Amino acid sequence: MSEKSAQKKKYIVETARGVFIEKGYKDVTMKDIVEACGISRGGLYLYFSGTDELFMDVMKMEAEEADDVFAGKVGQDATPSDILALFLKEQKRELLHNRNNLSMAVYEYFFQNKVPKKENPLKQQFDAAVRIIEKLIEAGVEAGEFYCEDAKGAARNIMYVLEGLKIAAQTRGITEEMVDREVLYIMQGLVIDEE
Amino acid sequence: MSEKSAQKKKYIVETARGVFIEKGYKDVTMKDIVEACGISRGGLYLYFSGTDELFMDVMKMEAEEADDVFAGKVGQDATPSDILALFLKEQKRELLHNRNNLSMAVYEYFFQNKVPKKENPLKQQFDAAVRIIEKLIEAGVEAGEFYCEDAKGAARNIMYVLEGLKIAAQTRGITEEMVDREVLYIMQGLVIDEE
Amino acid sequence: MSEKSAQKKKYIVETARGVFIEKGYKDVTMKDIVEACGISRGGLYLYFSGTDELFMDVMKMEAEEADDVFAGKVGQDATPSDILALFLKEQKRELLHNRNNLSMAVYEYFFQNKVPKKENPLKQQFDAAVRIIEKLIEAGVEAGEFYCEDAKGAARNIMYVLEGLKIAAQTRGITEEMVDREVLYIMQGLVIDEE
Amino acid sequence: MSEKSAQKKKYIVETARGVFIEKGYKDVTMKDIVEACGISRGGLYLYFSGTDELFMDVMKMEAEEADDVFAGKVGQDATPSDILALFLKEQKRELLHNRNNLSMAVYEYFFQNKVPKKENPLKQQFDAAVRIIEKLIEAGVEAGEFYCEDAKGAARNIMYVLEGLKIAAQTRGITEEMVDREVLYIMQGLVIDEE
DNA sequence: CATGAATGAGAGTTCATTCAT
DNA sequence: GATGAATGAACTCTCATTCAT
Repeated sequence: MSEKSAQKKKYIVETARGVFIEKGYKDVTMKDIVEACGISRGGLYLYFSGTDELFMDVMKMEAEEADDVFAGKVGQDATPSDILALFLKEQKRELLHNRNNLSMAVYEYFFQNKVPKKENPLKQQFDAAVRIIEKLIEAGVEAGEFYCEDAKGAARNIMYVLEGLKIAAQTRGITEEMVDREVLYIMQGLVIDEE
Repeated sequence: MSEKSAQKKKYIVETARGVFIEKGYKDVTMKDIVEACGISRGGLYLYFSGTDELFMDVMKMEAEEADDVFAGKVGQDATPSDILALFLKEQKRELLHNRNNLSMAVYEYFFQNKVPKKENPLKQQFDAAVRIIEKLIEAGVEAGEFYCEDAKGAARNIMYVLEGLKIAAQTRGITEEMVDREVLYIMQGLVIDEE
Repeated sequence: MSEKSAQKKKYIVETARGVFIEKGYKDVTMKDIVEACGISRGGLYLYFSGTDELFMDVMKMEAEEADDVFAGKVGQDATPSDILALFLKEQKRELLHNRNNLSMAVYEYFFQNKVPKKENPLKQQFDAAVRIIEKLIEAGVEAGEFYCEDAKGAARNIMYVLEGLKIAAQTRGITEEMVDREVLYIMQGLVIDEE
Repeated sequence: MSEKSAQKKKYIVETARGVFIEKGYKDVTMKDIVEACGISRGGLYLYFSGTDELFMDVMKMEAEEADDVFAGKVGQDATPSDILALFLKEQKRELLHNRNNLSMAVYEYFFQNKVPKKENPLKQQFDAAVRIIEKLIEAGVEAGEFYCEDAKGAARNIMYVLEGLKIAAQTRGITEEMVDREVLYIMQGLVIDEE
């Protein structure tokens, strides 16, 4: 029955994801999950001891899927600047699609649950992304596509701007042109000195 | 008695501020406020109909104080780059002092309460800061301190990075050197082409 | 100041009357009265210790005005059947004008506050009305307008029907023709045997 | 478990009935019910969302039982006048047993909750009773027991008098002889012309 | 006399969590 | 494993009533 159990657990996590996207983290109750899943109150407790545990599993699932997406991109043979542009385009898409977005809940969760820095998945994801962008920029510089003296700094700058845009999207709302403007500014910073 | 009332209201707002800083927005109950203030349940309702109304007043107070701080800086006769450096230093101070910081609660509040863009104080503050920084950069360029072709873009970039850092501070924790690194990167972007 | 006091008390009673008409008896709070009167919380308690005391004064006022109305009618020189018809017309008017009617509150009050029979004003009013109608019928019989062997019984029957109609008006709503039908039935009972 | 649920629900409704009889409608709180039933606060909310919903169920139960009583009477082979007398006797019994009587609460409920005429159960019950009495009178006339030119009018008159007596019972108290007197008057109206 | 701020009791309602079946 | 009834704690909000000014 371990097979069946695993399936049910996955079903709960997937359904819960939708609930967290809709209501954030703190406002979600076990009752919400129970109702969304159509299972019994007691049944849910067999798998998760509370919304925090459940949410951690949701984030785990989210992270795995994110990796898949990255993996998909890597396969192509494209220039570094193409890949960076693709990455930014993907980010833009996410920024503009609040409705399918877990970030509000994630922020709420990490506001509340202070996690030791080393294990903090948010930090790990951020650092991983910085490293990838850094590599892309370095490759771009080598390929003569970019000019940049501090690839690591530029990568971090990009990621902080994206994070700033994310929070802006969640708290004030952003438009497509607001994102485009920032992306353009970033790209110009990488090519500006070429002229 | 209006005098006394106003004083009490102010006392409540100030006390509540501490509670919001400690617990964020959503977790704060009227009971928390009542206990922190040492007043009666009903007494609080004489002044505020709920945590939302109270929180809005806390934010209002916060905004006024922020204005005062800005006002303090303006008085000095310093070069644009000095003022910008001062501004960034102030931002750094805030970033590193989570404990005295309302931003977590503010974000939670605006996650929940979607405010029409035009009236959104978060947006207004952001835009105002961008405009000030833009002016500083332009002044710096004229004074020969900075080199920058897109003052507005640079100003926005600075603000988004600061916002990214803010969220990083709240969700993962940041160190002084992490802030310094980003500030340095930004300042280099403004002077780098001088050489 | 006794003069001023009396005036203020009267003002409160009159204003409260409107509140009781609108909300019944049990739902009215001291706060409602205070707000309707535009006076201070404490001020109201100087005159009335609670809604029950206040409501009793409202009923007292109502009774006095009712007497005045009766007094007005008595002055005319009209046949007994005219006076009875007039009385029934007045009752009909009241039945159809819920909005200006205290009866709902009165019933609620006497549901709750069991008053010794002898002192019960509701009983006193009912009995008084029965006596008047009885006299009218007797006079009508003597004048050859009515035929009736049991004037007292007929009078009571009329009053109980009116009370039944009153409760119907408050709980289900009645139409003009429903009242007319019952009045007609009553009047036919008094003249039917003439033929 | 649906079986057990239904039983518990029934138990609550029956227990609540007693509370409503004792305290009327408006004064009954969910807490009162909880204490009377000996169940938990939250437990009650599993079955009823508030006193209004609960009271509607109490009334429904009451109506079903009333139907049963009627059904019991129909079985006998008795003359129309016997049945009418039996009906009036039953009414008299109810009028004199305030303590076991829900009418006070029912009136309070319908004072507050204005129900569309067509669906108003009070009206439906009243009209149904009128129709039954009308049929009885007509049957009595055919059987030569009664004399009555307007059976419908007489039936309505009876019901309004009974309603008047009911309200008198609740607000002033009535004695057995007061009821007898009215019943006698009514019966005389039906046979008086025989002589 | 009059005011209105302040208190505290109490009602309504919702959920996390448990446990017998 | 799974169910869902049951519990009780916690929170929101409203008022009657008092009392210093």
